[in-house]
Amino acid sequence: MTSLDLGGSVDAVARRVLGWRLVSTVGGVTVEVMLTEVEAYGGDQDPASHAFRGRTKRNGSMFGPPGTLYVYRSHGIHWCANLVTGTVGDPQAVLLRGAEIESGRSQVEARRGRQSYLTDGPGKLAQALGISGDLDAHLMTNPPLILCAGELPDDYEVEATPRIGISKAVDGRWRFTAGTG
DNA sequence: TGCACGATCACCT
DNA sequence: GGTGATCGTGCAA
Repeated sequence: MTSLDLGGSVDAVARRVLGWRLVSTVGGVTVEVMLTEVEAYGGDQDPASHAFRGRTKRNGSMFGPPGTLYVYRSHGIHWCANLVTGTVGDPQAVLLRGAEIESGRSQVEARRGRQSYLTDGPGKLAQALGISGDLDAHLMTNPPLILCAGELPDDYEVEATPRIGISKAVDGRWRFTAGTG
């Protein structure tokens, strides 16, 4: 596979990864999705970032090399997946919020226990792909979770909006969505 | 050792 | 559209 282009500022990367594909083979089944919604988190310059107050045991993988997966627990019960960008020691990450299922939908439905609202939230997306805490710090060029660069279909448009679900730095336009308008 | 908080989800009306 | 559930982590004393 070709190397992933994760260079540039975190918001530039966030916009770039829209349309990229995520292939999960967790549990021996293949689930493939196309990213349609992400959020950029800018590390030590971003009060909303987990890494804002420095490196801790939880966010350690956020300080790893680009392409690292950072998985954290939200509200004690849900898993959320982030793609680490930037350079080693520069904690920048892109939160994977939403995606479109390209293949393996029946597997996702079984994993989620329902057949609608499958990937419209960070926790749901993580569950749909079989991502859990033991995939934290996983490098996304290797199985069982592989990130592949790709292009958005022509009928998709990228939109930048304020981030949601957080209490700080809500004014930044660091949330990127891709839709057919 | 104890306390406060959170990048959410599911269910209710 | 609004509200309750739930628990690990980080920080202070």
